[in-house]
Amino acid sequence: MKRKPTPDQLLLDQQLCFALYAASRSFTGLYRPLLEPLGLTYPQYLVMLVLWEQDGLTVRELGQRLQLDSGTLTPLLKRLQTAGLISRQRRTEDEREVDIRLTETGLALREPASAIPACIAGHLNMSLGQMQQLRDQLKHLARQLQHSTTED
Amino acid sequence: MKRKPTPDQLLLDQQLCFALYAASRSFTGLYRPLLEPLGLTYPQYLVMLVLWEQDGLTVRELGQRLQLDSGTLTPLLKRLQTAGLISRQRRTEDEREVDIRLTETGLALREPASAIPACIAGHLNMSLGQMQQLRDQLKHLARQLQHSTTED
DNA sequence: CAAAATTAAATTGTGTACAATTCAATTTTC
DNA sequence: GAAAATTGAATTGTACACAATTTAATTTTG
Repeated sequence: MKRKPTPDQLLLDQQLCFALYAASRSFTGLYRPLLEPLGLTYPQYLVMLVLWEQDGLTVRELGQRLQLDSGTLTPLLKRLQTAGLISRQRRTEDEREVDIRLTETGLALREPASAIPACIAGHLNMSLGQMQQLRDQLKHLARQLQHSTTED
Repeated sequence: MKRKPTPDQLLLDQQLCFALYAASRSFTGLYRPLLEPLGLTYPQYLVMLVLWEQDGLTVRELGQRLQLDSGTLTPLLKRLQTAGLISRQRRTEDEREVDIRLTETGLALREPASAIPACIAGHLNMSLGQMQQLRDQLKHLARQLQHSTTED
């Protein structure tokens, strides 16, 4: 008595989502040794990228940018505060909102961080054009998924 | 006194890794409501995919297939065992290894799960060819990253 | 063949993710 | 303008990830 074989659609190697999931984790693994000297994890680095770009956002605004909720951000931001990289301050205009600002130390970290992207690119056997094309495909996919997930 | 603007390479929207990270999380979010009726999380579903394909693997073999270590798998597998979907048994040939096998319930779950891939595909505004192409690009990228990360 | 090295899981500890709830501060509505 | 609804963070609880350590079992080596 033979078991039915797995239908093709259920084979692991067929799964787009697993390819994404595995690639994403491998990629953050490549960042890990580069971020470790800066004392940052990858999600913390993402928060710093946003703040280096635009300082003084609320937790909500950071969350919109990174697609993360307060359950993830609040403890992460507390760690960045403990590390002396940011300050957290209730806004006087609206006391519900918490203003996240870079400290001098946090701002200064942008300098050593600026070497990271080139270092990463050097490890990918891809042209800049290929990277951009793949990135834009993924951004498009993520937008599709946002809609699909939010709606029904 | 104006601050230096962020160099392009540090802009969030330029980051390939963030595009990957965001797309991956959005994608598992699309699976969540489909897996919930089966009582599975996305990583648990991946373990089940592997076992439906080839039953009776060790924790190490599962880990190789999914790129996850025992620190992640051991508790996850315990939960699958508690749910009655798998059994965990030390191998007699080598008592260090733990054999993971589907229960009847676990095997039977493949039936309702088989509807999921088509349902997911329906939510992506992409042709099958586009999905395959993107998936293969990501697999290629992950291989590159594996090498980069393992070596130096 | 016994000590040393290696291997496979499990454990420990830290840091995300995310659903669900709570709490306080604002808005809306009657 | 006070009760009701909404909003923004924080909190709680569950489940990954992953580095580092531990433990037990097997291999390797002198």
